[in-house]
Amino acid sequence: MSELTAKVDYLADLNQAQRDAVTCTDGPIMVIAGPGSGKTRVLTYRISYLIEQGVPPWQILALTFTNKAAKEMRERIEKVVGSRAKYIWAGTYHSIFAKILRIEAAKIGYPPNFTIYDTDDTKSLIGDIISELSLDKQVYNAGQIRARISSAKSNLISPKAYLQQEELMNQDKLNRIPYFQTIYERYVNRCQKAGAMDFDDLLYQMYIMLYRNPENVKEKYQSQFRYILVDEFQDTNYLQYAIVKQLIEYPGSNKNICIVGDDAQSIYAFRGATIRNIFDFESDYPQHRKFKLEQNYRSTEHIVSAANQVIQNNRNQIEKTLWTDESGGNKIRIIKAVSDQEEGKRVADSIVEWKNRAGLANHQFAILYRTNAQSRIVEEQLRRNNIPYKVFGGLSFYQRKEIKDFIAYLRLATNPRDEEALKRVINYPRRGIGESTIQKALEYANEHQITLWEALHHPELLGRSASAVKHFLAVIQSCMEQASTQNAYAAALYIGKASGLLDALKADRTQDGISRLDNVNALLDGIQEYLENDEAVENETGERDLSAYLQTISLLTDQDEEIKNHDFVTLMSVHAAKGLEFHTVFIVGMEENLFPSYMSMADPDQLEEERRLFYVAITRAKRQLILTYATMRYQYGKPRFNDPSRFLEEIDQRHIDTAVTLRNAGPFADGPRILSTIPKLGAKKENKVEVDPAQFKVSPSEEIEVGMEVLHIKFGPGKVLHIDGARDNRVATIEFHNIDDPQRRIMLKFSKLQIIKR
DNA sequence: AACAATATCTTTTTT
DNA sequence: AGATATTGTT
Repeated sequence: MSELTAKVDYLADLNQAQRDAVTCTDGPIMVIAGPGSGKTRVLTYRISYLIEQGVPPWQILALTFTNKAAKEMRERIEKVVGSRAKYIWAGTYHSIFAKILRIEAAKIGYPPNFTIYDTDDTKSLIGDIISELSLDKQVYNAGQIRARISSAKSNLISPKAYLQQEELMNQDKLNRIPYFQTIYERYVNRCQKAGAMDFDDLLYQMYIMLYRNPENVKEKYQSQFRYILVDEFQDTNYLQYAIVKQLIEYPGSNKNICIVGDDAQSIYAFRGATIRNIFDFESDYPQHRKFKLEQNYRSTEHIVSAANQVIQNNRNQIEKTLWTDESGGNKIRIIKAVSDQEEGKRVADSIVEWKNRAGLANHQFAILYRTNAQSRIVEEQLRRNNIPYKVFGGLSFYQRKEIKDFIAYLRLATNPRDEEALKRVINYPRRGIGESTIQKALEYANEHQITLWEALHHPELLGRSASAVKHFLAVIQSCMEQASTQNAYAAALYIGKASGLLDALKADRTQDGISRLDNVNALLDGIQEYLENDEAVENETGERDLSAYLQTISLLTDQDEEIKNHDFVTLMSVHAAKGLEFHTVFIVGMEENLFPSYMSMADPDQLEEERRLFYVAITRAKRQLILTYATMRYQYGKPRFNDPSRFLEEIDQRHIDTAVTLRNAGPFADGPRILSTIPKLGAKKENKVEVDPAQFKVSPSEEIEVGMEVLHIKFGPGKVLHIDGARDNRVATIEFHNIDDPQRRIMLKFSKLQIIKR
């Protein structure tokens, strides 16, 4: 097939608006793309088109929100233009800028292998600074201080500039945190000294570098990136847009920038994203051309209309209406449950039902929730029904303690100035280096303006633990040598052994200990895979060493996870679901104070963001949408009663399957409650067993012993596995033969059991 | 210094 | 409920 026919082919694939957005290559362009309107298709075809028009791929910069989005885009472009696609610069803001900053590190006084501090590192460092300043840490909450520093950086306010902003300084006084600026300044210093950047620095330092423009580095990148595309523009913050502007604005520039976004899907205002960027773009580039993609190819009419109705309740929005020509389809179902547990059960039952009746596969279902904490209960119920599932988000692999410990060693071996990594592992595994020693060394380091690592080399201040410290330093020293001479895997393996970390894990034979060791081994496997992956990032000299490996993982997202086995039900937060689609979507926890979140209820703007979030959730569904809520749910370990979400009322009844809703006792009606609207198929074990009360004779609880066969009035026959506690507090673990989750713990004092066989 | 017991906080969402 | 921080005990 000639290049020409290929081109004709894919352009024919597009509707008019999409085609215009693809072929209008020069000058500033804005594409407003509703959910399911073929946005990704436009982006990939546009880049393919540019390359076919003769633009060298390395002159194209495509900024996306996740690495996965970038990777998928690249793969789809590759199908059109072949291997040239490898050379386009596509990635997240953070990863692209990290890459550039490493190349240019020398120009801004950072080592090329600088460490990237994650949120935990940042918080722990701020916590240290707060106690060094002897401030009350109830008042100076490390998490809140972190957020405030982050927002200062995102608005390009340096510690020095902050000092001059009277309004901010006054705010701090009013909020009783007058020393905020001092903390901020110290924090920036310490990061610099540790050779570390936090997430915001990757943007902030990039901006500052372009602004100060050492050795004309700005012109270098301006002339390289002739075509810039920004995906999810509604979720960019002030700083991100400011950087893009620096890259695009210079005398004689064509301003070939294409932004793609949807104000209705802006869901990251809480971390500084602002839809004002969209309006600013319009006034910054008055000559821009605007295309609206309003035809939805994803969902049926009921779903699209419901989404439109919901979003109409927001005042701030760009006028547009999503439409579809997929008429009809299933109506939306609303399920009411008495408790969070029952809610999960109903979801699981529905999935079983539809798998049997409609032949759907696991991967066609998604269960979405507002907060990650909600996954636990749903998981329980899915497990009970043997439905395979996968939870995305929450505690990711890289946030597990054992993984962070290991990675801290790896970080230390490539950058011993990394204070957070050093503190994390200096006494893990235990080597008798305690709190007081670290404290002394930290004080010394701050006093003499040196790093913690250097301070530890002064044996006179160490006292009792001097020899332990000396040994530790020697171990790290040898790790550093390995890291600079060996490949990533060999170095990591050496470090795991030399540090004693692997031995410590192996020694722990508990169930948790074994799984921790498995995780660390999985990490080692991951490093091996990294060596074999030909698309992997390499360091400046083209090697796959530890420092290059650490670069690749520090900016991974949960959503970047490779999916191998495909057939499972997806569980994730609504935020994480952005950009995805599923045949059937459950949105659980549709309750006031949860969705919308109680944190947003007081502020109309935040409430609108919650509504946009709901809009995103609805539009993930292709064919079927089920909304569920519970009258009672456990929050903070306490039962809470919430009303059904106000968002439910915003959907017109004609899109709602009232047959289900009525049988369900309805979201707003009172009436007899029917626990299951969906009849159970086949013989399914219930958690109740028929026992004839007339035949039942209670045995005295003190006679019950391990190994006996007993009968329970509700759970039926079972075997006593073991008994803890004594006398009145005896608790038996009994395996019942005829119920769903057979192992139960029963307080013998209260239970009624009949001994069948002693 | 190490470990166990107790108190406190968290949950909004994430690069 | 569960994780983490703090305090107390050996």
